[in-house]
Amino acid sequence: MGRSPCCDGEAGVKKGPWTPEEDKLLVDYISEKGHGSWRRLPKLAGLNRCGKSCRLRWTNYLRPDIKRGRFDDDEEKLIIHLHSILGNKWSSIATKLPGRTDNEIKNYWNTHLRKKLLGMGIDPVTHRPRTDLSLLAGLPALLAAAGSFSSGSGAGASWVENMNALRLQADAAKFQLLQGLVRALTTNTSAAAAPMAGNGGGSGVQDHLMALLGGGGNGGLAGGGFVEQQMSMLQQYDGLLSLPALTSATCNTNGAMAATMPGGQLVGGGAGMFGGSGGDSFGAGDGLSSTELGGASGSSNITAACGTTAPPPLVCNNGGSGGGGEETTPASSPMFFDGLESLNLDDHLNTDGGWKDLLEQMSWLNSTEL
DNA sequence: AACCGAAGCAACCGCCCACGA
DNA sequence: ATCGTGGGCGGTTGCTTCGGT
Repeated sequence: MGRSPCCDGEAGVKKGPWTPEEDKLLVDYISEKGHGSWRRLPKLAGLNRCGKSCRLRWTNYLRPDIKRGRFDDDEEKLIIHLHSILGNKWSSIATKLPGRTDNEIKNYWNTHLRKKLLGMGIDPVTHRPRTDLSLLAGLPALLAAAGSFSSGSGAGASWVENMNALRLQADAAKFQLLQGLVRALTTNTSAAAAPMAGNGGGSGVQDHLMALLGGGGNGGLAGGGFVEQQMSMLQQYDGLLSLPALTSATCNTNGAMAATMPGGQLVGGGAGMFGGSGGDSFGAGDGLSSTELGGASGSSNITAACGTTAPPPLVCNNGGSGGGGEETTPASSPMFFDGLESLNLDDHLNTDGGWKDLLEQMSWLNSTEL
């Protein structure tokens, strides 16, 4: 049972922003006598505030050793590093950043660093590549919209425009997954590279990828299976992106269309499609039910009128000369695999900030017209 | 110039823990 | 062992500022 708030029963105690006069009273009193008992301080200092408010104001704002202004790069890095170790232990983190308060660090994290990590495809809670697909929340609606157009209720913009929007969003989603994948590869280079050392074959990123894929904990990611999940998701997206070319010529005039997954399943937009966490929703071989098409709009009338393009199964390439390797380049998944090749991932591994550089170069994936 | 939404941040709230009586 | 108090913590709120339209 928690104790009652310190200000309970203190009728008339002021709340809200502090005035310069109040600040001066507080600073003058503490400078002269120290804070002593925070509960008694307000009365002694002539403040109509509760002790807790005084303590907060002092520790977070008025303390003379407080360092104000923007966080520099070193501080940012340190916060991110400490957060990856300590989590939301802001006070503990603050002890490593002289002059910074826990509140300031917490605010900075929530307003800047968190978004920064998210933008880099890193989960700010786990500090690992994102595995959630929340960014796909709009896909069901887009699919539903496409369905409504196909059923004739969407006067106005053409269904082609809607589907292009859908595809662009799918690209964005894919881009996030790629970021996560590359992050996994590059940040685990040392772990991933070790098993490959001396194998004589290719030592490139695809070997790292294979080490991770096949690693199952041996040199792979701590969480195991992450990359497998990612690759499985990518396969699913490759299927989604293998929609027929979005020109009116390729579809029949009533606007009906279909999105077909490997194996011929229709791509649906129901709540269950992208729900759940990670692999359960995207395990290899998972079918996406056509019954989920349309989602909330109900009668989305997406039909298989445009033909299908099912990418071949993902196989892998040991990349080199000796290997007897498998091939990592499904022919009909150019967005992903051609992208990886053209970026020459090896050049970016083991270099300072290499993965950041890489992600920047990969940005074209998010803007390339299909 | 006015409006509006997003972002930033100071301050508050409620809970928990340590400690002494 | 129990209770009351002081202090600290993380999460949340709401006001202010900023930028876009």
